[in-house]
Amino acid sequence: VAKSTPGRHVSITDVARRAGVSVTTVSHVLSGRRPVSEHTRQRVQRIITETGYQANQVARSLRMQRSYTIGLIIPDITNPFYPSLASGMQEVLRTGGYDVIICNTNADPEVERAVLTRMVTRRVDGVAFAGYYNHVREVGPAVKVGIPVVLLGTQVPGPGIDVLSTDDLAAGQIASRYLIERGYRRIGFITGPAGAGPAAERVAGYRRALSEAGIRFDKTLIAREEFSRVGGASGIARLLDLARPPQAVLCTNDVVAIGALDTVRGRGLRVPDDVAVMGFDDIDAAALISPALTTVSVIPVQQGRALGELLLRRIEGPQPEEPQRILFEPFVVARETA
Amino acid sequence: VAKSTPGRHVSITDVARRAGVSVTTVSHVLSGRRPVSEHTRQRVQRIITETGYQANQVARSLRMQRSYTIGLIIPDITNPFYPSLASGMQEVLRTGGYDVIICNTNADPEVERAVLTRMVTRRVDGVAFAGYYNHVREVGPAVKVGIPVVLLGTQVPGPGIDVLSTDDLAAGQIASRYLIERGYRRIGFITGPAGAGPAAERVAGYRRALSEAGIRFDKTLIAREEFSRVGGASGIARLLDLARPPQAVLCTNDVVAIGALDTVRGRGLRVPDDVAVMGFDDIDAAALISPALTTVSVIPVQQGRALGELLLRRIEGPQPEEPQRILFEPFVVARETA
DNA sequence: CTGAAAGCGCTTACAG
DNA sequence: CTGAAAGCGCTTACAG
Repeated sequence: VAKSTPGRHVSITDVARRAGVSVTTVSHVLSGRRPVSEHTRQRVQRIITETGYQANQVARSLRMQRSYTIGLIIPDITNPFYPSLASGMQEVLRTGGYDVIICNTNADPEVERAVLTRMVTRRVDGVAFAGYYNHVREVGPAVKVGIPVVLLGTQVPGPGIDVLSTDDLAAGQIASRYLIERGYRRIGFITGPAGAGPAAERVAGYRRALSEAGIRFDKTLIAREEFSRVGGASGIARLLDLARPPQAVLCTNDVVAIGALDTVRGRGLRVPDDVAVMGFDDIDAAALISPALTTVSVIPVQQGRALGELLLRRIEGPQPEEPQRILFEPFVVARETA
Repeated sequence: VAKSTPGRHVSITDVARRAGVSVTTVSHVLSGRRPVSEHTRQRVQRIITETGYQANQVARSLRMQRSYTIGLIIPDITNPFYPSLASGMQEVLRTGGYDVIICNTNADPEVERAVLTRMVTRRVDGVAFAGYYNHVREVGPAVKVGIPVVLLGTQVPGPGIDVLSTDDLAAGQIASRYLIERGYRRIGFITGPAGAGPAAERVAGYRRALSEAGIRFDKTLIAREEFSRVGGASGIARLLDLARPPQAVLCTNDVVAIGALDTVRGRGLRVPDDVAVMGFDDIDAAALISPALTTVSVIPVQQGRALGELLLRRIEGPQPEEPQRILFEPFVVARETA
């Protein structure tokens, strides 16, 4: 067995020469796309293992016009949702021979743009893009050259653009229904400052559940706050100070809910007896705090798998297909706070 | 402005033809490596923007024998340490033109091996590898062909292998010192089942701090448990049931500490007055639980940056250089439980 | 200031 | 059953 000097990759030509055959033949024993006589096959195989030959994927990509690479562009890899998504994605993509390049943008449109064009430069075979807003425009350069793209967290697909997101309206609705079923009728909602996006959808779902149950919507029960722990703390304070305070409050996400629990605890109130609290997202901490937070969850790994499958179909499946729209149904994780 | 049909990438040849120059010239206006007359430069530039030409990175990689890609191989992307690490890494690598391919192995040696050879197949310019054990061997295929590799969470470098990890012994030591400074002398430690690895290092640091302070090591104060919440819960139960229970207990990680707090709360004890509790890692939940967990932290983003810089030096710097060993000093994050 | 040509390492029609 | 050759899209000595 020859020891190769570091830094030197052995090429298919090296193998061919040592085996006394053409590179064509070596290529075919590798791919199995053409029958090769048993004798030469074994001979080539032996040389391959002797030399430790590993086909150069870069060359292969250039020739085959396929990089076997997917770009995943996300605002914040530190938000646990995305790593879970990525892991689901990889799980299915890896079996197809694809690897994924993850790019963090910090939700900076500048970076988003730069990273996107970089991905087309790398000739990725598909991209999943979670932008901060203005999705469709940002993704133009990829669409234009025919790279399949799926937009994350958006609901309206377009030409060359699939869409995958969690059904936030449904999330607000099932959370509210859960509370209503448990006898709460006066339910507050701590939401964010903006009038659009997931938070607004959740509020819409809440209103829908209310009207289903014949409960009148009372806008004094809506508190608009920052998406943060202190936002939650001050939001619930305002709600509890109302002449007729709510018996339960929905918080636009788990961190806000944890903030709400801070003031509840500070006031010596019991949860859920004096006031029930519920969040959205099911972050790790939701299960770890005490009392454990009741919340609504999606399964990001599952979304990742669906994402991977969609991409695979787009890349390898028969074209063209209608733009897809995948919506994920959330569900309640019942714990101790509601 | 011509609209290209989807799926068709424009190549440097297209640009050259339309500009009436050679591909050589186009290449040089792109790279700036050779002066080009202002006139033709502008002309070429115009065609480039008109056509939206983006150089094919795959072809460039093949020619330049550099993929501008780094492989990051980790056991669990869902463990928040790694995303933070990755983001620090990317931050520095991106400026050098490198992207990173993240591969999840689920700590499966089979997958680790497969993924590693896949990375060499892709001709990554460097790899960072966090294996479950048996590091050096697993990484052989990359070292053999001269790809710079840095092993994560290991302390001994080798030929062609750099090493980067947090100083777990120091972690145990500073945590213990912190407790000792606050007057605790009878300190317990809930550790894992194994006698090696980070957990064992932390215990070693604890013993060192004890002896520095002239406190005798008492092995009844060491509880061996699973690395889990229930492990923490039962570990502290045993410790508290001792004839002379500890006044403070160190837990091998934050989740174990949270488990310990479960039983402390269950017994109606006050923290830290009746018993202080301290963890390691500073997971998100540490700050979110109540009382907030005192723990020891490293800054993973910072490790990621150092990792990126090391890799960059290895790839682009003057070779060869001694195998590097980078150790990160942890620090106490003082909160409410100790 | 510019271009023709070689070559990076593969795959795959084409030919025998 | 096998091989010579073209070509994927670049960069870069070499030459003028």
